[in-house]
Amino acid sequence: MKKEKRDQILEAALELLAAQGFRGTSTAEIARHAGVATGTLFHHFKTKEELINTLYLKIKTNMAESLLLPSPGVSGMRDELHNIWHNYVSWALERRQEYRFMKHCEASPYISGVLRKECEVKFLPLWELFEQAIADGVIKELPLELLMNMLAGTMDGFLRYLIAYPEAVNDKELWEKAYLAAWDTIR
Amino acid sequence: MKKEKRDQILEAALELLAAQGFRGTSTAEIARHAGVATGTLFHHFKTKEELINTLYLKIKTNMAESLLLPSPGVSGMRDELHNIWHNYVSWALERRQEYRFMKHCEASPYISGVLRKECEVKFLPLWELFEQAIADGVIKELPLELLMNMLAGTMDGFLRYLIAYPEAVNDKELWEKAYLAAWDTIR
DNA sequence: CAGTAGACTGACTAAACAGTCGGTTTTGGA
DNA sequence: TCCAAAACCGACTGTTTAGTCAGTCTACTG
Repeated sequence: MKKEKRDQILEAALELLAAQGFRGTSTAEIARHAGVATGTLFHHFKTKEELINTLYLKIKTNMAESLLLPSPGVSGMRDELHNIWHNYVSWALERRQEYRFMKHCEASPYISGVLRKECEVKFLPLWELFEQAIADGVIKELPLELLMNMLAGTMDGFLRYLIAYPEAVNDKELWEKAYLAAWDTIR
Repeated sequence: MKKEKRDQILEAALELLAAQGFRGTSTAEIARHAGVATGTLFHHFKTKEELINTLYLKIKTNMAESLLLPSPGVSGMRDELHNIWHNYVSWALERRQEYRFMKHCEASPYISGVLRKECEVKFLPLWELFEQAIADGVIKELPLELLMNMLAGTMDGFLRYLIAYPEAVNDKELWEKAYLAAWDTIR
């Protein structure tokens, strides 16, 4: 019963902000949805921006952890990247609210540049993996960030498709084919 | 001097909405920026939504035209897709405000579902081209929409990179390599 | 039990918002 | 030159917003 209200606020905020966007959701609505007075919301978070940034940090951290979760029996660059691809797509499908929320964050002035920079660190192992892959000649010799952006683009494209055609979510053969297409992009 | 004010409003609206988002830009600010009274804005556009939808239609139409612009000496599926890829990236770079505006539209409730559907027609030739390409075995045998989404993802990834590293915009060799990577995704 | 620090409350405020309206100016045809 | 219609104006309205504050409740300490 200690930090219950604070968590309720974060939960309600995620739900509403993911669905309606940042500017489309009022603090009053979040408080009401959390079963809490507006004063309580502003007791735990000085401003709406602080609330959103708190969520951003929490979700980004969770995403990085899920993304880099090792899988037993994975060896070699190709498997490693397959694992990461699988982890990301699974994470986005299991946590759609979080995925939607992060999409809202991408271009939002609510997320401070400082926080964005701070979060980059969490993906350092990913960067190192890519650097190694280029050095080994396993993937194309293109700027690291370009490869990352294009790969992220294919993943988001696949996710957009899965969300539009939910019956495809369990089609493991399609997953494999989509991964191979993404792999072709960078290898 | 006929429709000057209306155009000024559309111009100012594009500039501000692209930069600040839909909810972050007030009608009063748009009117002020256009050098026009708020009453004038609402004389030309019944609501803020109508203004945004008018812009959406205008820009989407222009984008489709640019995208499908034929290039002399283009023959074969590979060249055709190369041309489209080049057209899209060039369009987005030359019309960054329009590109940003369209990104805001993607998940916005301001754009009516009806209008979205109406605009799909403009991209019919693109769909037919892809269908033909699959039938000819030139590109992977995957659902059309999946291929489109993944290809669009690589393009947006490339654009994100170019916007982050503007010095790369004129590196034609990089453009070619990026295109080949995108082509590898679907072929 | 008394004292107190932090959690919690909701009515309130000042600013910002989309949209209105009564009136003025501009335009173009007769 | 006159007239009607359309363009234009900006002060105004009712609503919604993030954030405040004076005070109440709760849980723990000595």
